[in-house]
Amino acid sequence: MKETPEKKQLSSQGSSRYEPKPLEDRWQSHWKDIGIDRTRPIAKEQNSFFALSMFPYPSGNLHMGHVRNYVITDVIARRQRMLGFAVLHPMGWDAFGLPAENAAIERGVDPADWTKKNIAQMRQQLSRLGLSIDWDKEITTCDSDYYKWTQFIFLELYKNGLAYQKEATVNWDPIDKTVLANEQVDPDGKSWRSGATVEKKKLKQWFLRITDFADELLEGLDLLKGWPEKVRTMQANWIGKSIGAEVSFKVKSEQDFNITVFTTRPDTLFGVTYLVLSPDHPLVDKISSKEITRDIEAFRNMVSNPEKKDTFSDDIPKHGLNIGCSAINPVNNQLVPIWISDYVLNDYGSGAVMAVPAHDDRDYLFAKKYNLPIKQVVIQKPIAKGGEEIDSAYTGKGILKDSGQFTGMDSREAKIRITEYLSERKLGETKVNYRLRDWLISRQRYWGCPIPIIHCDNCGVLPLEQDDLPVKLPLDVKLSGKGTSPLIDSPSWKNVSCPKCGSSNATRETDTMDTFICSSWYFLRFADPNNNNQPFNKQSINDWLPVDQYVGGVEHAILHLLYARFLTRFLYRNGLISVNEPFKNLLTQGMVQGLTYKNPVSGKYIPSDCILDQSNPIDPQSGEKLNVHYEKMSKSKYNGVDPESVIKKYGADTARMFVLFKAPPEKDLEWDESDVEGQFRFIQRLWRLFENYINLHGDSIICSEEDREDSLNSISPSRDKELRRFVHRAIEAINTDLDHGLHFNTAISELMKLTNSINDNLYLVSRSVAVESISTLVKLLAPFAPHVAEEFWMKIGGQNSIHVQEWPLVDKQALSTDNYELVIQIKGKVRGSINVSTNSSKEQLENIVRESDIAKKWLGDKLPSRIIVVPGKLVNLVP
RNA sequence: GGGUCGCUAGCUCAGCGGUAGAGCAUCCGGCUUUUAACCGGCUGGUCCUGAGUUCGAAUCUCAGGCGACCCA
Repeated sequence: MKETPEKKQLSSQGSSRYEPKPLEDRWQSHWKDIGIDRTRPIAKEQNSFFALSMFPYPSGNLHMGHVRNYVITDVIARRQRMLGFAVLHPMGWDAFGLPAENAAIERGVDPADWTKKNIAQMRQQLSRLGLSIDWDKEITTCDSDYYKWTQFIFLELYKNGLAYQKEATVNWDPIDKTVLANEQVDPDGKSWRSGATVEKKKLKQWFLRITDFADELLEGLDLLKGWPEKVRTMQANWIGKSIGAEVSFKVKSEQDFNITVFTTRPDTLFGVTYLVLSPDHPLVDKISSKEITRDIEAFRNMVSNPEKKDTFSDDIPKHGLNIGCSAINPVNNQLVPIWISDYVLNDYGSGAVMAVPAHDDRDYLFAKKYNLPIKQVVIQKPIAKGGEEIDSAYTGKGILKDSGQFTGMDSREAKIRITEYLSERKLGETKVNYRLRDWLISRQRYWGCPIPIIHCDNCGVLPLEQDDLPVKLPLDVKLSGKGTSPLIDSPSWKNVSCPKCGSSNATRETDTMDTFICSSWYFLRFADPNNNNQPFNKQSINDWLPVDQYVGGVEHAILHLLYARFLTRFLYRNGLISVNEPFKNLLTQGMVQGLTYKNPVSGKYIPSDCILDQSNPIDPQSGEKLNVHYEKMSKSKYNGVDPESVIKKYGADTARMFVLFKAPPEKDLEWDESDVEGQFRFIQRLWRLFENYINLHGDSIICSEEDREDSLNSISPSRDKELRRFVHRAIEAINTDLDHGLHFNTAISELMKLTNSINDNLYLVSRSVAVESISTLVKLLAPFAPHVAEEFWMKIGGQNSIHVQEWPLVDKQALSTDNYELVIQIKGKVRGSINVSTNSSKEQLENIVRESDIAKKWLGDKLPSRIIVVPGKLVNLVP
């Protein structure tokens, strides 16, 4: 570190007012000059720490959610540096994606220019927060320097048989005009991005075989102790492993057809009263009776057309159609009718289910709707009569009835026995099934990473060689927003000669990749971002990975985090890296919410500056009383707060302190201007404390021998001791807050308490204790409010930057006390307290209390029958 | 319907067997370059309800209520 610059130049010319703007500008430019935020090489014996925020999409506007996210990792990074770790704290841009393309379509701008401009703007906005980010390691996913390696990883996947093409019914977003992965469609069938109702379409698409890793990804969750339980649960549910049986039903027809179903409940096989196929099941056209072919067509149209579908009830039960043929139940040879319905998905399991309406909720509702028989085969203990109508499915375990030779068995055993029975007769077998589907990565869009594949009429599908990477996006493309990939309309780019046979009838793949691929490995690139020969070198990965603390929104709990784990595990399996989990500790931060005023009648949001009386908010137009709520900040709700305006008014330090203090990081944060002012006032209180300190002790924190002597002969040794105890208790408390659960809010509360007690004692303690207290306070403050901390440090005469100082150590000695207030309880009720020596034994404490006036008053002449002595706390006398 | 988490001062949250705490807000006083800032001080709590365990429960157990999220 270079030396501190001239004090004269940096000091605020003796002004005693706290003015954040000039102070923050001054330090930010100084830090930039001396390069304080650059990543230091890892020294021998030094531990490394990788602090990472989920990188943003460069929308061009920094919002409060970003601020919260990056401030959290910044505090962590700064403190880890002070603790002596080599810290990597980088920033990058998730820069491919639809908004750039939409801007291009709407306004005719170039997506690359648009993106670059936004990045510059956001980088500028970010810099105002005083984040200790190493900008030398910045990465941008739409740079060919980066996406070259995204393509490299795709080719590695392809070589290993994990990237493949398949004709598939896909989720089609009619607004964004692109294909979505299953994970990008919410349970109501809406697009996660546009909110449009998703349609079904058939297209040839690229997939990644994430299902190959299903078990690994599931089992790996158990080792992620540093992740929130709820995220692990969500991922486990998403993977959805279930163990059951595959059962084969013979179709009753002249030809030999079998319908295979997957079930987790083979014990209910005797209760099957019909089979359901997905409308697209390949057998449907072969086995259905000819008379209803047109009905089937109509049915398919209905269920694939969302607009018509909406006119029906959207709830379960869904729609069904009897296709006029039957199948034979392999355990009892009963004939059951075959239906088709959209509650069965073609690509889950085998696209067919056996329906047991007595023991499955959806089957039950479907059977009720279409008047299908319901047959009970499992009953709860004790054995009830049964046979009567039931008013809901019993989905629990129990005892089998009416199940041939298995009657009387309990469900758990019956599952095994019935599966055995089936596999002996080659009619079924044990099967593990997953809800997780392969990852559909094809997008018919321009602004994404090109898939490095050539299709040749003679040679088929050909992967490019590494030397031919990157496949850059063409620049001469007209963006129209219609359904096909814009790259199809770029003949000069699309038409190539075949690298194998030289034929001119070869074309590039015109689909681009889902942007989630770009963000599934960026954390690895941060370890070695400027490498031109490899995506990263293995040593750098060993140095920095896994990410020690990852911070981001919970909305990425499934998609991004699962994909990132998948690619990391693939690269590990493939020997390219030697870590198999990317994120050691994960913090999912809560939303930043703003106050909304909503008219309950019209459902419209009213901007807060239209509210005349805050205590009685009414609609200025209709006069209706408004509902007041906190909701996620958004333009349409008029409840956003712009970080820039907050920084302008209060400064970055106040903004940082506020977002950290107002709520624990994993909880939602309600924006409240008066609390922001509270933080601003706290910094002003600190400001005055330091002025007072300097008036008293001057601008040096060097303590002479005399000062120490002075301390020993202090006029008020008990004050010295008390303040030191406060100081070291605060260090201990802040360490606990930050090391166990990242409780920045309580850590700041401790800083406030410490500030108060230093303030109370400043005039009463000796110089050496004042110096120790004040310099400890600056160090503890530094990660939270880096600008004022630096200013204070300079003012009191600290050497170098506060941000290269060592984090304070707790002096256990200072924590001890000579005396304390021992609580006296009589029969468990607190009746008073008494000052005792810390060294008193249990016996002594008991005697002191028994002799005390308090005990005599409440006990009278009764003798205590029981005495509980807790040294350091209390004595409880029970008569 | 199932699971997870939460319910503590007006608000946001600590405390997680041993005298209920912090910040903000409110209120009162002081001060001053009085649409306000600052300083000092005081308030303010059936710890959601009920039962149990315990010498002692906000804290542990059970049941219920309310709310949030996830899954179906």
